[in-house]
Amino acid sequence: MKRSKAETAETRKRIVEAASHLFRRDGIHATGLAEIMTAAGMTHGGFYRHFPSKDQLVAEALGAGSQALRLTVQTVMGGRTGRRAVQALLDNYLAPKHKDHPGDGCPFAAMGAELARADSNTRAAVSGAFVRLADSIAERAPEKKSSVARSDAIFMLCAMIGALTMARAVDDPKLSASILRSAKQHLADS
Amino acid sequence: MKRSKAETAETRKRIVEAASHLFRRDGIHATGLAEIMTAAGMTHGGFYRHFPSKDQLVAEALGAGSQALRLTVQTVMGGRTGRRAVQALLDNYLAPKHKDHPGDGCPFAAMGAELARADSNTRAAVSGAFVRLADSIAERAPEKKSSVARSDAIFMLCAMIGALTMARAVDDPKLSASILRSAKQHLADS
DNA sequence: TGTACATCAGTGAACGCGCGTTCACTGATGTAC
DNA sequence: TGTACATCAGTGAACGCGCGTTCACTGATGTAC
Repeated sequence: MKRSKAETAETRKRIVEAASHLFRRDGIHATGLAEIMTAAGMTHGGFYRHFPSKDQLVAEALGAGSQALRLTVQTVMGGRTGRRAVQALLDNYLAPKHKDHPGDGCPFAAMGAELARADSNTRAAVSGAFVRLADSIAERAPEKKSSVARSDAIFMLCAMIGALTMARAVDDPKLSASILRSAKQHLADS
Repeated sequence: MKRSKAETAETRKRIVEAASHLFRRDGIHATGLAEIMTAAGMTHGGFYRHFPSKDQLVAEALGAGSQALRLTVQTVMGGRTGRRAVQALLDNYLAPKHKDHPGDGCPFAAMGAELARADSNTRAAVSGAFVRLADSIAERAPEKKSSVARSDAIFMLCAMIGALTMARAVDDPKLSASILRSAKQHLADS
């Protein structure tokens, strides 16, 4: 039966958040709409009352996940600037906890190459989210020229994403830990 | 009908190479066995004469792709050592040509997060291939202590993989180019 | 070296299954008067 | 403010399709003698 506007909005949000979690945990292609709808507490038939296609949900789920990441990054850096802000970010992002819980972490590291094959809507969301994330890191380095700060932030993000991706991909725990350690050491001097 | 041993071995190799290309270009999950077998010039029914499962093919395709990458890296660095070797590698790996042809390039950047969700067989192949690749870079820095050279190589690889992944994921060509440029600049001083 | 036959690479059809998407239906919401 | 009714969120079954895997069959290869 019909639901109130408030209920409808809450349902929609629940679907996006369930999708955001499952896409990051299991991959976009490997996650079906039925599984997402079950996780959101519904049957799968109702999906198309909220979204025109799975692709649209992918774009919104990416948006939700990357916004959550940006808020986490802001919180983690707190009021710090310079090296202290960078160190706080590295300790949080390159942590075993993050490595072991892709579903709640960075969407770029979790969906990686799948985003490059997504539709234009999703890839536009990736561009926007990535730039915003880089800028929110760059503004913690007020002593740098802004173009340099942004370039440094972009590089640091790419290196962190690559390191987390590879730390998850290898099956040797010692190698995985040394990947994270190596990235932390090299990026700490930025 | 039955084929000679030489023909059988060639067929098997053709399947692995077709899979290696398609998995990198379109993703593991998104590539079906029928498409791979067609690319190898056969019907899909014959697949199980060569492999016990798709998972086994994934592991071998990853092995083939990463071995090809290592050979390319060796060739590109040529007889150089130190900064010159690094610069040659960066120019080759972080090039627009590599960015635009994932099917012929680095399997870590192309399959990224999918490898983290692959079976233990494939993830073991990832570990081995990643270490061998890092070592073949590390040995070009004879002036460094070997543990430092390996840590530096691991970091450089992760940063390159992350940069290439993000350069492919964003849809803004200028942003994509600036990601590659930023990674090149930062890694050149290693 | 020649022959008889078991092996097995490849074909093409079929299997059950889960995918994204559609649709008839239900009944509470929200609007028009 | 009260009532009549159009709207539409959610259900559950169904759609065509492609997936990984299996299998009966064909006939050249390679082995045993």
